[in-house]
Amino acid sequence: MDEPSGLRERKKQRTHQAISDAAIALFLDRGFDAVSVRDVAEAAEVSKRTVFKYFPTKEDLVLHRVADHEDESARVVRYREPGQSPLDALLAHFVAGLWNGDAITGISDNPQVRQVYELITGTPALAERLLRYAARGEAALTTALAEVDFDPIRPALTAAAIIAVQRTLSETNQRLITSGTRAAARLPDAITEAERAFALLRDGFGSTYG
Amino acid sequence: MDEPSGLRERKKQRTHQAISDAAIALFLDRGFDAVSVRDVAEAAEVSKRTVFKYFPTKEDLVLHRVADHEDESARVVRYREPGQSPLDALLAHFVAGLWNGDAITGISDNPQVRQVYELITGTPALAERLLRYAARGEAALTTALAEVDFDPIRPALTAAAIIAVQRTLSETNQRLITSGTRAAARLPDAITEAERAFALLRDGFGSTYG
DNA sequence: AGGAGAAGTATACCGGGTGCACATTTGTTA
DNA sequence: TAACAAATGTGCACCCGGTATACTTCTCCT
Repeated sequence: MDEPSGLRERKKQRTHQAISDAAIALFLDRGFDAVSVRDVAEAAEVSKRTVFKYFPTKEDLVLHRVADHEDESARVVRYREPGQSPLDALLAHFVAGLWNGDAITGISDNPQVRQVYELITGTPALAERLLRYAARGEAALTTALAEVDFDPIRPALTAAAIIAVQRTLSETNQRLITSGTRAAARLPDAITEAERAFALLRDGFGSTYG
Repeated sequence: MDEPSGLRERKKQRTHQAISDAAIALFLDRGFDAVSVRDVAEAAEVSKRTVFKYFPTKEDLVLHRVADHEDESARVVRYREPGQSPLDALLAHFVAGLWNGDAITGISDNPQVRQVYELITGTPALAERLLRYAARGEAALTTALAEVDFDPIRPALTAAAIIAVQRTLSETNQRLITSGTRAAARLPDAITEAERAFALLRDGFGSTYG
């Protein structure tokens, strides 16, 4: 579905890419707040107006890729193997993400990915926006869970807890990677922690705190 | 600790209050985005520069009160009755909040409180900022839990799940109140749901989703 | 070849937020 | 009581993110 390309489409995609690349490069070099949209426009050889035609806000220059994954958890639940439970499907998907170094698991060694992640978590405006996207993902997961559980509130409670736990796992991984741990060295513990976290969701936090 | 008042302090507090009151009144009347800081300054008979001396951002004109409660969950855990578990203490505190119509439980009938709540949830910029404050509250709760559980990650996971569940309960209450349900009529169900939610935290989501 | 419509530009504007220099007020000390 | 230092408030100019408008340039289609 991404190949109806006439010249116009190709140019658009190239401009989109050029603006995004210029922006990321500048942000990584000088920091998000120290770069103005005017700087990005000049670096991409485009007018400021055009930048805002491709990206609705300055934050989206960084977050537009991440935003695509916002309903990933919902899809994992909806299209899980028959007979597999939602929690098992989500755990399996998260562990697979760890093996692949997916950005959302916070464990990628890839310098580009790692730097962007640090840029986001180190910039309040970006971190805030990311939470908004996460909220949309949570709503989508709530909907997916509500398809198999007609309780009026349990799907929402469960989705909130799941998203929160996934975020915490990701933050923990990212903190360690940022402070120097290699992804390969982190992987075994990360998997163990993910399994423990989902076990807590399944069996409750009561054994320690209840 | 709030009474070292010379004239200077008293004037400051009065100005602070005047700006805040003028801002809330204007926001409730016309909407957050339709009121400029200049409008607030004029209504409070102060210069725009002074508004920003008292409130770092426009959003803080609304959120400064809410922000005070950011570490409430942490305090509840830290100063709970001897022998009481963290989850029980938090549930008891939440239920007490429901009875009192505390704003954070989302169940207040008080028009002022309700309108401000709706203003926040209905304004993306405000809702986003609120999430930032919630993140700080979550960090505080993590610290409090880590004082009784030396596991490297369980406190963070638990805190995240608890905050997420509380937020969901609050949102559910607020949605119903906004759509016309009276607080008194909502109270019994709200209490039941809170108890069920904390039971899920204690015993796990596995019985339905695991 | 030529026209409809998309993409891009220049310019001016608005509102949030800051830096700076100056005026006013308050607390203190002589 | 006079006078000075510090705190507080003001006015102004400025930067930046974001939008509206009117205009030019390009691509596509017939």
